Amino acid sequence: MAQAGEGRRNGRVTIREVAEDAGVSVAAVSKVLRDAYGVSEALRAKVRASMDKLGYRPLASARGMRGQTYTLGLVLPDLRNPFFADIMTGVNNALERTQYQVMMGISSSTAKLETGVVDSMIDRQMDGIILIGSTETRESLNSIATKKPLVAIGHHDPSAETFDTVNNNDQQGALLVVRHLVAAGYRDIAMLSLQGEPSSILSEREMGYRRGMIEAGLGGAINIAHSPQIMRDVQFATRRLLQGPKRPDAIFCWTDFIALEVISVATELGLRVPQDVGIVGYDNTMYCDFAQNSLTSIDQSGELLGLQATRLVIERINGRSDVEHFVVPPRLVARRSTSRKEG
Amino acid sequence: MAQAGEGRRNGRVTIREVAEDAGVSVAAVSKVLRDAYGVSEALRAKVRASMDKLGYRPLASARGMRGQTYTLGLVLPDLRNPFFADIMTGVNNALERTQYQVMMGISSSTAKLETGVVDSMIDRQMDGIILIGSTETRESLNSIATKKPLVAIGHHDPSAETFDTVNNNDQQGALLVVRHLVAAGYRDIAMLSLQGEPSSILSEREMGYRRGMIEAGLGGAINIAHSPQIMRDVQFATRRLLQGPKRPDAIFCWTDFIALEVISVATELGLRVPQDVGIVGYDNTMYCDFAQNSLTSIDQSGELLGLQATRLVIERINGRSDVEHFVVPPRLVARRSTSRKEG
DNA sequence: TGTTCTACGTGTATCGTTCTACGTTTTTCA
DNA sequence: TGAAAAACGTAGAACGATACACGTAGAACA
Repeated sequence: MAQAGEGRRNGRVTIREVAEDAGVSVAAVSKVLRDAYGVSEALRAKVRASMDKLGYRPLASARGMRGQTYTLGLVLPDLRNPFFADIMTGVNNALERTQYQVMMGISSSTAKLETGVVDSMIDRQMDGIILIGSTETRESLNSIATKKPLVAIGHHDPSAETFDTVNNNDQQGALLVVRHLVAAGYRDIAMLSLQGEPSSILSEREMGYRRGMIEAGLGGAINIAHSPQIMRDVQFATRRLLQGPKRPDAIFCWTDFIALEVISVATELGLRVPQDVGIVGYDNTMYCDFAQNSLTSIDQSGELLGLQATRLVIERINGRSDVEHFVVPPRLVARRSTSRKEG
Repeated sequence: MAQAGEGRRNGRVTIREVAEDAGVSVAAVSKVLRDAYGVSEALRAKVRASMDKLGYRPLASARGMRGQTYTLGLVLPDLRNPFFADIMTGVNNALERTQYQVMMGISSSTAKLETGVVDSMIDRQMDGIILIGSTETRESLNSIATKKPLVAIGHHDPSAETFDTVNNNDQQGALLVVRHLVAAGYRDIAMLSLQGEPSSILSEREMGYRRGMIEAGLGGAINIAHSPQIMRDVQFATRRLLQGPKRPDAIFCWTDFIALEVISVATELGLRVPQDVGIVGYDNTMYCDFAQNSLTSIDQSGELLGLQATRLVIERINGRSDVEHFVVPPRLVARRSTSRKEG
């Protein structure tokens, strides 16, 4: 085992060869590479020319031994949710003109895997880490933050001191949903939330839902069902809701693709979607727009979240140590799945 | 710029400290780490105990300097397509009991970005690279393969010598689609393919479509439209097809979410989906199952593809040099979007 | 004319691991 | 019993880049 392929490393140009070709010292080349102080424009040009000529590319492992690797780690909980693609677009935009590259890992929503992925990113000397939808405890996040600059997207902890957070206001988002549903004439509004690791964005959304219901004088109808992200379980939970003794006339789902599954189950049960039951999702992913779904949802500007998180983590790498908590306001996008008028 | 955060690297336990704690040489610890030849069970146990006690974790950068990093690079063209989640599941399963970790990068279907991501993975000393849906030229792939063990998923090149491929039989998949549609009574079957970088899986699917049409005596009705992956363009192309002089009665789309968009446009144009126009996708992603979509699609066992690709790349890392081309048969999953009977 | 700055470059120790080369002990076998 | 072979363990040189400590030349100042 573990034998590197023969001669695979061959042909790699080193900083030493560049230095020789350019007729300067190794240190000078390194300085050019890092835009460090102490190189004249002439020398820089000479070195650049040699690098281009020889096709030199710095080896991240070697850089990592003493300095940075110019790599950012991005941890996603799940590859199925297209919302993360929006975040990724923002991250890529933010990285456009920098030396940094992103590497992604998936934590699959399992706490054990999440720490595994994060540890693995620390081992691989990522200069900074962006965690999406983390379910880690505060101590755990603090511990990560002592090792690497850390920014959490989709994790509410406004009193966190050691890492930044980037969020939409989930509580307000849920509130908007309830207000919208009430305005559309729905009363028995249930919420379908995620079962599993406790997540702060979900508890915020649940809180917003409760507040909205109470605000509308529907405190007695509060009904939160929980289901894991597995389709079979979602179907089961949905049937339970829709076939139970007191059928809700609207269901607010914690994310879009769960809502799509709920629409599916409702349809199969012979319920018409806006009329018999209204459905709302969260994240406003591209699937909401399809005519067959036409799903009302909350837009939380994933691209902006990704952009901001990237900005923050790079700022931290460059030395910022005071905390920043960025919050974007959510926006409700109404579609047919909650419009009783024209259905 | 570029100053590592102060004291961040602190607290990292090195192999030297483990050796000291266990009372053995540094090299002995390294051998334990790599399961290398020449350590007794007693010594191994002693070292393992010290590693656990001190919380030692090997630093990938340092390993990469001389040996492997135990990291695999996975390049995806796009985060929006949930099909890749299936592949990823297979990859993760294959990696379960190994030392390897995966890092993902996105190439966003832009050739320039793709080489960028791959180069960046080579710079970061990935031990092997899995490329999904690559649009690189053969020379380009050969060049990558000289540097790192390489496996391509979703790229047909049965005569490639330097890298392995893992595919479903796309031509047969498309053939199955046409046969299914013909059997269901459709005749004017159009295909909606992807515009942009030439991709071998798409040309295979187009070929299969052509063959199927000719086989059914419908060679005169062959009609392949092309559109980029941007929703606006897909809508435009679809309208063109459905509002043109000779409206097709079925559309075969190169991937599921394009098919969903086509269903959406057709619905908005007042066409009923299985009756007026039949729609078929490819990949059999979870969205196909939703009642509101109920999309007929081709299952290409993404999980199996991921599993095999991972197996192959690890074999290559361990020294295999003869080529292997793995092909899985596609399977058609019929749903309502092509069933004219019960519409 | 000397002294002090500053800008520009260089030499080299160093990061944490792997791996080669080489001893020493234990086992095997004639 | 002795010699060869196998097993075990160690020392120390790499790997490629960074960054510290240090020279040197020219400019600025008195």
